[in-house]
Amino acid sequence: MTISEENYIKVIYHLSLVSPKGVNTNAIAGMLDTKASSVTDMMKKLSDKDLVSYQKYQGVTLTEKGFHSAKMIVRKHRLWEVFLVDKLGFSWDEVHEIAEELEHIKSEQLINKLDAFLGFPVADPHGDPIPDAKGVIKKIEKQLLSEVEINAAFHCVGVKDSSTDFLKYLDKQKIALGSVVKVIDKEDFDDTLTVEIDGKRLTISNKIANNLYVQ
Amino acid sequence: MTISEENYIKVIYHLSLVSPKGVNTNAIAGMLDTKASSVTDMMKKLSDKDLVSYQKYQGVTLTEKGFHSAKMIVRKHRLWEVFLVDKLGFSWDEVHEIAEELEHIKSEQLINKLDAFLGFPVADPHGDPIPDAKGVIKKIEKQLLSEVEINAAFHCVGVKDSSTDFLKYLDKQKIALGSVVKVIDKEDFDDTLTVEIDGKRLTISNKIANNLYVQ
DNA sequence: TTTTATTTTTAGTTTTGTCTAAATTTAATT
DNA sequence: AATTAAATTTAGACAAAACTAAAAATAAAA
Repeated sequence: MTISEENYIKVIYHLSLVSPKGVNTNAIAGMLDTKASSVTDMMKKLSDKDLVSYQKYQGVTLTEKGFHSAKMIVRKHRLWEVFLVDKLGFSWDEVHEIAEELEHIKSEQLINKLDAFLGFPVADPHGDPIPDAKGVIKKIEKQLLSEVEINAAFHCVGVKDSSTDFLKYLDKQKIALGSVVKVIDKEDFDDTLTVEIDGKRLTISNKIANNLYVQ
Repeated sequence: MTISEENYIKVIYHLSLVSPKGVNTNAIAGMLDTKASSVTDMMKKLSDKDLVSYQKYQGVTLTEKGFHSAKMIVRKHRLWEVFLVDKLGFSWDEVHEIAEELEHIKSEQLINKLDAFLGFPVADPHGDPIPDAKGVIKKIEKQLLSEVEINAAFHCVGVKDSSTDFLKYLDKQKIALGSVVKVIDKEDFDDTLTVEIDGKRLTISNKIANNLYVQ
């Protein structure tokens, strides 16, 4: 598989999670910052390689083979993210771009040794699950902070929105994976929360609480 | 720079160390397993980018800019090799191929953080020097084992030939970087050496001794 | 149910990096 | 110095992955 093919497979995988019945051409083009016509071309190629099943005008789905490939790419991406944050000291808003490159390094032995070196992590720095060597994804039980009961203690396990702005906000407020969070009070009018994070009081908007996963 | 361009620059760098007056087309083609005509095409492009200076039929040399780029690629290659051996537990004959891919990952911040994580190593697992962030290469004082005096203790710091066969031989004999070596006796007829390596007696041919650097 | 709008596909180009085969230049030999 | 051999370059072509513009199919609206 070429890097380009891998990128298409990965994007189809992510879009499939939202629309499992078939991913449309334009959505893929949007994610890859390319044109719909280019997507059509590539779908023919991936279809010939039995990585996607594709019928004109009907959208694409991953085949069993394509699905497995996708999970291996996601596995690599997320393991490298863990490496970058845990071992090299990057902050979580900096790692995505670099991992986009590292995920295309070919050696299976490399990725399995990296996995062991990192202690077989089950989630990346954003809290997203890491498929194991066989492609099995351990489901992570998590709730949005906006939905948990008051006065119960949780710890932060991930983010829904991983945009740079949001991650930077979290950094600024010293909220990280593992931080202990307790909702002290909820404002009825606009759902603003008063929370205690690692012992510190903080007021956060519903929009923030709606993008933070806790467990 | 594309991956292909980087590979050309790297090869020209290595060949320049042997023939500093100008590297010829065929030699480059040989190293990259491509055709001379492809090399000519690429030389035009690299010349336009001011990475090499090139005159038809006269061979190429790296410009200042190309030389610096080459050292940065070599730096990345060798740092990744250290990572693979020291942190992931690969043996030194397995790392070259993987490092060939990793050396093309773009982020400068990544490579500097990796450097720090590894403790600013000055040599890779084969004993070859690692350029620092500015491109400065610390010269490693070393002699071939075939040329050292008898009964003096050295330690193994590198290999001249890093072919798989040779590296596997060293692995088998448990000779690694850092091993303590003392020449006990030298046979006048064929220069076969009797050596003591980490306390163990061993007989090695002149060909072996001629490919092993000590300090 | 037509008509209009949107989405998707086809057809024809472009760029990058490669190739083959022929032409040219440089080097080696007689 | 002329001829042969080797190395190098040009010319033209190709595959991959993208593009533009036009055509076709599907979805939405009147």
